[in-house]
Parts: sequence; structure tokens; C-alpha cells
Amino acid sequence: MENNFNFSEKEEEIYKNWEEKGYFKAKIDKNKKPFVISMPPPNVTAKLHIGHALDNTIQDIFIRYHRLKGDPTLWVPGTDHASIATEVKVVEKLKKEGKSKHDLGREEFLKEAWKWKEQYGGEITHQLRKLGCSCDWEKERFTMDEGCSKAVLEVFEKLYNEGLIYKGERIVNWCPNCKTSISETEVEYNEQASFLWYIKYPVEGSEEYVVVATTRPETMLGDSAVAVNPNDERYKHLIGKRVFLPLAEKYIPVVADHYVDMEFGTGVVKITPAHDPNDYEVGLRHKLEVINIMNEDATMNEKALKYEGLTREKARKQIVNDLKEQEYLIREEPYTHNVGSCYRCHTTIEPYISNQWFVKMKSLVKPAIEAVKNGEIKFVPKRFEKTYFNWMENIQDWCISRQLWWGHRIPAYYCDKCGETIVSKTHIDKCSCGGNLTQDEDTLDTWFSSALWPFSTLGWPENTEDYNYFYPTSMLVTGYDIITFWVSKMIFSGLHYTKKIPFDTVYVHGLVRDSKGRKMSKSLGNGVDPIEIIQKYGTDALRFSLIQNISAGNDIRYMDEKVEAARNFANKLWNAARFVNMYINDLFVESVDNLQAEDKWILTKLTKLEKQVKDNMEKYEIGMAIQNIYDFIWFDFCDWYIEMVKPRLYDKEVDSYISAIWTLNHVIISSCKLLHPFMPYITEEIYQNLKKSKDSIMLETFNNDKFDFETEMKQVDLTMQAIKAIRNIRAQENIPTSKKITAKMYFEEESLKNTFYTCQSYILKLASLESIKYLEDKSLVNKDDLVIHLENVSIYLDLSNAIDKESEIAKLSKELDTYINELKRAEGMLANEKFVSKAPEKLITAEKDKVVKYNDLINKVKSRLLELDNK
RNA sequence: GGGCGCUUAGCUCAGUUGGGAGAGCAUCUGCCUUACAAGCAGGGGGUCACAGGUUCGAGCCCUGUAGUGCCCACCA
Repeated sequence: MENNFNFSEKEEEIYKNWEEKGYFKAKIDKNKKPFVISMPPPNVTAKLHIGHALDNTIQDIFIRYHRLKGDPTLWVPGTDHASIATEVKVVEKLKKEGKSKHDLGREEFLKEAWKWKEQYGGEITHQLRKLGCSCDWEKERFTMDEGCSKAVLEVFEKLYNEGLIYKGERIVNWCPNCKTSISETEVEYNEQASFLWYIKYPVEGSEEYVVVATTRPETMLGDSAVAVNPNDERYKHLIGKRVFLPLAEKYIPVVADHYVDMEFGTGVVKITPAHDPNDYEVGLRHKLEVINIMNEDATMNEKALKYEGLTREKARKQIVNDLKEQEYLIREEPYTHNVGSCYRCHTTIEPYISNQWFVKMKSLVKPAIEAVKNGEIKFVPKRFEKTYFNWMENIQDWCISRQLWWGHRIPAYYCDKCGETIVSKTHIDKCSCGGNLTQDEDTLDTWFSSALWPFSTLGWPENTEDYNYFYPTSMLVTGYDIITFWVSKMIFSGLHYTKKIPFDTVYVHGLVRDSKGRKMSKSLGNGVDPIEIIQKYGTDALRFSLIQNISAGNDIRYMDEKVEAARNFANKLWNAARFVNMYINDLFVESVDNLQAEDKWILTKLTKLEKQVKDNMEKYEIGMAIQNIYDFIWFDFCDWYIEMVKPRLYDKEVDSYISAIWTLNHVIISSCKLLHPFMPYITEEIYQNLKKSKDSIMLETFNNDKFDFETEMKQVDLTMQAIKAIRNIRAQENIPTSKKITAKMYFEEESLKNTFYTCQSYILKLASLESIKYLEDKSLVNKDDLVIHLENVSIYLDLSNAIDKESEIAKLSKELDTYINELKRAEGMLANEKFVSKAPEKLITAEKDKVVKYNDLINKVKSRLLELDNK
């Protein structure tokens, strides 16, 4: 084996081999329940970011874990067309070339968009391969491919026929930059400092006037009424009268509506039905005129009279000035409020009246709420169910039409003769009346197709073998920021169309932030490119660093130091494997019968590790599972076991040589299997270099070992304690490892002597001892020796007066204090009647044992102190 | 306004049925010991935000307070 794992060369080679051999493909086995994940499809807008790396690493961990468990395992990869996001990018690209999308026309524009998709889609799948993702590439899908599009049309027609899709004129969130409607979910609200303007509206035929407070004076030319609360004594007399609308030079009615809050502002609200969702509702109730004063790009139209052509910002300025001049403006006061913006281009959204398609949500959402309430679908961690419920229970109708070209075109056709609207999943040109049909220009919200992802990717609506076997899927892995966007939509869609839940577990992870805890963003320039990290440290190190020490749902910070630590671990493992590899030779045998105490010790630990890891994985505790493995490999295996067996390996005459090699090989291969889901590449490479039984670690299954050597566990633990204690003294007294010393041991229990005798070879090495003498009689001890007291064992070190009396006394006194405190604590607990009567028997016994133990140690230390005194 | 997190060693964070506080990094001391200096051995460092409560026993459960972050809603 080479000195280092050459990840930059090996990773690609290993992945290629896996893919070519078809290890990622799931085999249908009707006798087993499959484990299935549909990959949240990355947008084809750009390269993957570090968040994708986290998301897909987690998925790959669960996928590989289940594969090693022997489950038929399928991971369906794919990409999302991301209608608005991609269209924005393509428009930008065209703009740089001096073209607009209208120059090209719909058909040419779509060609450009497909080119974009091919380029970035390809890059994304390449990146996923670099990450080691073991998805079944033969099943790769795209939200706009034939099958997914078919599912979309199927669903649209079905919902329309059920009366759950309708078209109507509503106030929608309009992005004047993207020139499309967006859904409620796609609006981001941010606080903005602005003003509240108080404007005078004179009452018709009187000297009186009302004062209206508004944050949006530029919309006042679209006012069709002012409203007051019907219970407001101040304004009761005005209801039914008219007020003068400044600048528009016209009169509008005063209406009474409970929507008006008497406490806020002046208690008088201007009603602008075309430019405010609440006003629109009020308008409906009072049959008010809807006056749209804006164009699609949020400039003023002819209804805005002399302000026509101005942007909304300029119009505001101008109108405020004019009001001031004409003395209609009473005052302006600073005011901070939330303003919505487009989640894609961050342009301030405009509530805008337009004709759009909607999905009626109330009835769809009910079973989706129920499925989570009754536990059919569970969120990990559970607290995110609240986010889900909160969203679902307050759901509004979903605006699904977008004034975009890139996406699934709405399958609605309008007849030029009879005026009928026909919705059809198959393309049609002729109406039954003989008229010509034209298709709706709009496309569907991108989430409309991703909502179907778990089943559309498996062949639905066709009754395919894949769909029948692999659906419902098992798990969805995603960030908490996407629950409302996507998870909720998949759940109600799955339940409504397939009558089944789309997955039973939603694993929710946090966001990856920068080292200072800030969200990564383009504007801050603090984004991290996973591919760069991979080139520097390797995929395994990146994967390990992302999931080490995390807990589900909490954000994590990206820091180079973490990746370095992970790289160090990979290096540690690599070297351990290299060490084992050095000793594997023709003497290797398939099974052994002369295992030594330390072999039994590490094998028992291995069995425990496997159980721990599995338990944690079943609880979705991947952070703990990886920690278990890390600790075992580094501390138990490398720091202790390898060191323990070295003497046996160096001395090839020892008859336990063969069992040591067998154990080394078995333990490292087994640990690699457990680690493989987390660090797939290095574990495969190590596997290939050792005595293996399969062509690839990916074809392995977990051991299910049942090693349980209780006696040897205790024996080795005791010798470890002795070694640590001796090392401790050496370090404190500055005795270099090269200086060997002699230890004498006295055992109060005869059997211990045998333990130390059998473990002697490694005790000598690990504690850097010259020799160990076993004392029959305590009185033979040299009074100058330093004493270490363990339970039932006393160790005497001849340090040749390396330690002076005072320092030993100081050390012993400190030790004595500790023991006395421990004794007091244990006695105190036992003196507590309530503890004795209520605590579990096990704990009480443990405390009693401690009393005996510490009394013993105290006596020993005291007598030693006396000896020293007499010296 | 409503909801949900977080507050544990200098830093980043684990801590899952309540039973004597952990890791990595950093720091200090000593080691190039024939797998690994990306390493080995040893050490220091914490009234687990604060205040109450439940309990024989609380980092963990309950109530409240403070700081901090996020989500949702929104009165013009």
C-alpha cells in the first residue's frame, strides 16, 4: 500500500468501477421491503453548493447503510427545471448578448433554455458522482422529461375535472422584474424603513375632511373608496357620503367595514382594490370598482393620469410632492414595515390584479395533515411537524400559473368560436364546435411538477413494475427551509393521486453556514464550493466533516479546520490499514482458535460497536453513529489494540502470530464496512488491499458478530489501567520512553497474577518497562519504590530515587484528598434514607462497593505516607 | 403579534428513556517509540445563561427571566 490514500486519483477510478459494475442498481426482490429515496432534484440553474453536499451526503449514508444491511436499495437521482430561476438566468444570459426573450420568441427561447439545462444538468450529475453518491443513474429523471410531463398533465386534468383547479381574477404577488405571478411561498418579507403619509380627503359638500394614513401614496389614483369601522363613533355620520380624492379630482364613497382597525392610524383606510389584497376583499364586499393603475413592469399606466409612465418609486415621490404643494399632505412620519420581495430576484413584489390559475387547497390538505398527525409520516426531528401543521392549517389557494415560457405549459385551450375553455392532457387544436383552439400561454409553477416527484419518477401514472415495487418511498431528506415549499406539496399530492403517502420519514437537516455563522450568499461572497474542498482534502474528508458532531435539524458551520480533522482521521485509518497489510502474508488463515485476551477484547468491542452504530442509524442519529466508529477506530483499535499486538507480530515465533493477523484483518474490514456509508472511497480502497471475500465492499453485508468475552474484557481493562497509571507517573517525572524501568507487582487476588502474566508482552511495551517482577510477599518491597494502588493490585516502580520524597508526599496527599472526598460522597448518599429506599438496587450496590474500594485505597495511601515519614 | 430553536471548556459543537460533564480544534509538557509528526504519551481548562420548581438525584423534566437566531402572520 502507498503511504497515503491518493484520493485525487483513486476516487474517480473507484466510482467509475462501481458504476460500471452496476452496484448502484436496485434489484427487485418481492420477499423484501425495499429502501427507497427520491433525491430532491437540484435546480439546473447552477452548480451545486455546500448545502447540496450535505443533503446528498446524508442520503448516501442512509442508502449505503441499507445496502449493507442487505435491503433492496434504490436512490433515484434527478434535476429540476426550476422554471422561474432558470428563466431568469437564461434571460440574463441573453441580455448580455444584447437580446431579449421576446426577440427570440417562445420556441427559440426554449431551445436556449434546453441548452442551459444540458450544460448545468450535466455538471450537476458530474458533481454528485464526485460526492460519491450511489444513485441509480439509469433511473435519472428531469422534471420536464416525458414521463414527468405526462404526470403533470394527468394531474392537471384530474384536478380540473374534480373542480379543484380554477381560473380567476385575483390579486396575486407579482414580480415586476420577472413579469410573472409568484405564489405566497415565494415571497420573502423584510423590514424596510419608510414613512406613513397622512393625507387629507375632503368630505363632499362640507368643510369637513378625513385623514387617511398610507404607506403607499402612489396607489391612491386607484382608490375606489375609503373605509371606516362601522362601530367608529367618529365617522359614523360619514358612512354613505363621498369624499374628494385629491389628484384624481373625483369623488369616492365612504364604506363601513369591520376590516378597519379603529386603533390604527386615523381609523380611515383608503381602499385600492387593484393593488392590495385586503382592499381587494373589501372591494368585493362593497362591489367597488377595481382600478388597475400599473403596467406589468410596475410603471404607471394611463389610469394614473399625469403620472403615466413613471416607475412606482418616482410616482410616489411626485405624488407626495404634489400633495404637499396642494396642501393635502398633513404630515409624514417614519414607519418601519415588512415589504415582500421576489425570492429569486429580490425585486419588491407588487400586489397585482390578474387572471391566474389556482388549486383549491382546503380539501387536499386535510388528509395530508391527518397522515402526519396519526404518525404514518414522521418528521425527524419531530418539532418540524409544527412548522408543517402551521403551514397546512393556514393554507391559501395555490396560484399555479406563471407568465413564463420555461416550464410545463398549462393544458388549457380556448376556442375562438364558442369561447369554451377545454382542459385536456392530450394536445388538441379543434373544438367540438368546429372552432380553432389556442393553448394557454402560461406555464405551471415549478413546484407543481416537483410535488409529484416521488411517484412520477417511478413511472406513475403508468402502472410500472418500479412504481409497484418501490413506491411509496422510504425517506425524504431535505433542509427545513424547504418544508413549506415542497414537502407539504408532495404529501398532499401523493395522498390525492396515488392514495398513498409518498414516504414515511422526513429527515430534516439544517443549513450550512459560513465559519462566522452567516448564511452563505452570493452577495457576501462567502459561499464554499464543495468541489474545491474535495480537490484539496478528498470527498471522504468533506463528507465526514459535514456530518460529524451534528444533530438533526440544527445548522452547522463550515470550517476548514473540521475538514482537516476529518482528513487526519482518514489518514489515521489508512495507516492502520497499511500496518495490517504489512503483516498479511501467506500465513493468513480463514479462521483461528487461539485468540488471546486482547484479541477477544477488541472483538467484543467490535460487536458492541456494530450494535451501537446500527441502533443509532435506526434512530437517524448519524452524528452519534459516526462518533462511535471514530472512537473505536482511533482509540480502541489504533491506540490500544495495534500497540498490544505489535510484540506478537515482531516475534514471528510466537504461536499467537496468526491469530493476531486474523483479528487485525477482521477488525479493520469490519470497521470499514461500518464506516463505508460515511467514507465510501477510502473504505473501498482499504478493503481491496486486505483479505476480503467479495469483489467490492459495496457487495458486503454487516457481520452480525456475536463476540462476548466478558472475562477478557475485564482483564484487558485492568491492564490498561495499570499501563495508564505507569505512563502517568513517567510523564509527571519526566522519564523518557527510552529509559526502561522495572515494575514489581503484588496481587491481592491470585487470578490477577495470571492476567498480568499473559498480557505481559504488551504491558512491558506500552508502559516502557524493563521487566515485571511478581511479588509473593509485600514485605519484600523496596521502601524507596514509588507505589501505584489499583483495586487489588499494587505496582512498585523502582525509579532509582528519581523522585524526591517531598514530591511523592505531595502527590499522595492529593490522591488521598480525592479518595476521601469520593468516600464522603458515597457514604453521604448511602446515609440518605430516601436514596436508599428509592434508588435502583444497582446504584446502591455500586455506592456500597465504592465505600469498600475507597477505604481500601485510603488505607494503602496512608500507610505509604507513614513509611515515607519514617524515612 | 404567534410559533420554534439556541445559550455546555478559549473556539466549533455532541450529550435520546434524569444516576458522578464529552469530542475536535486551540493551549501546555515530553517524545522523530520500525502504520501514522496529518502522529504518540501526559496535563490544564466548565457553579452546563439566570431564577424558581418537581425528584433521593436535574445539562436533561416543569414555570419564569434575559440574550440570541429562525419561521409564520401582519393594521392601511
